[in-house]
Amino acid sequence: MDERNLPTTTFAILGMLTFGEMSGYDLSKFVEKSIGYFWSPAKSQIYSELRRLVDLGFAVEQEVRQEDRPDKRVYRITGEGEEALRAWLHDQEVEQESYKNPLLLKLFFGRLMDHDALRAQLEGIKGQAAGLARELGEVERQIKGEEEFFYPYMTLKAGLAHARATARWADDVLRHIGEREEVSR
Amino acid sequence: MDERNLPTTTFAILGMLTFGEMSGYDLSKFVEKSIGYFWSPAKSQIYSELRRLVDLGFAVEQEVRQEDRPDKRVYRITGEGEEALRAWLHDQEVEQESYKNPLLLKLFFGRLMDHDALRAQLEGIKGQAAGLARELGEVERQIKGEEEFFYPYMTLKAGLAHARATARWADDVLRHIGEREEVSR
DNA sequence: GTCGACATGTAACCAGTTACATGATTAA
DNA sequence: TTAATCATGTAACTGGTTACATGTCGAC
Repeated sequence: MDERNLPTTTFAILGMLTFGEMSGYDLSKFVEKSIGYFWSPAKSQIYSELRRLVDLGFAVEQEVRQEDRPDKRVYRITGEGEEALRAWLHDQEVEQESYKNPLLLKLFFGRLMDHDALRAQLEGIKGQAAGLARELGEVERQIKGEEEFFYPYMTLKAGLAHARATARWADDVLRHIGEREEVSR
Repeated sequence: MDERNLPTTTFAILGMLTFGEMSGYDLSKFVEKSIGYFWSPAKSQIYSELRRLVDLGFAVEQEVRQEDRPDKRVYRITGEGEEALRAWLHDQEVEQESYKNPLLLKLFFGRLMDHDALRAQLEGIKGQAAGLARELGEVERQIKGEEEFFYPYMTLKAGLAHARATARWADDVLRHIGEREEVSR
């Protein structure tokens, strides 16, 4: 693997390490409450990426003995690693975003579905989106205005905007379907 | 591969075939102007999925000789195929959606970026989102109110909602960044 | 003693992408 | 003759997921 052509997840891990030394376990937790909304590597992938970072000289590993908990290995980003990260951040050729939504796919074929099943799926989407919006709203209250979290907050805003848009949209669709049923009745 | 555990793309192709007989090439075009926003298989995958559908008995293949164009193979969904599709549509256990946005990832680490580079990336997002919103808006004018396109229209609305939300969000972030610069100046 | 949090990995798999390959027909 | 559209695939690869495996420590 060419140093200039690494998967995005490599840089995601590297970037998280700029917030401080972390173990694979720490990173896994960190992902959930930070970049998880738009980038969520599997646990096993985090561990293998960490090995890669060490191989590349982008991070150093250190074993930490603990008495109250199992031992762990923490990783610290190196100068070389930071350089690589900055180069990636400034590269204009970004991997393009990907969005896959099997529920929209089902809705597209909605004419083949029972209205009840369809409505249930839409209620599901709506509930999930509303739940996510609530969660993110809570995080927002914690980090809004904190200068050190300015950029993370900007990405949180994206998540909130999408979650709210999704919830509103699902409502809209449910209303449209309801109106159609009235007409055909 | 178990019949009850096929990849979503298999059903995506199957679903498109409910709109009429199509060749791999037709499907490829169809995807672009329909489900492409939330499900976009590669061309090569479409062809291999078609083979799978035939193997499973979910579609039948027919060679069509053409004089003005290269010959082609068109595919028609079978009764068995429609049954499998309906079963999938009504299954409550949906594969969950996936969203990957490397640009949000970069923004999360924005404190390591030059403001100009960051602004350029955000302008890029904004431009793309606005462009998509315009495109989808045009399609909307064509299918809005057409009863046969009701469900596709509902999914289009989702695309529009997200594209608009993204454009607004990008503007918001650019404004926030601008304000911060004023303060620190 | 058992549950939950902490902690680190391996192995197998495959969906999906990218690059490559080929060729017909039409229109500019 | 060049480009665009139509048309169908193969081969190689890999990023990422899922399931499995193993264990420590503290609290209840």
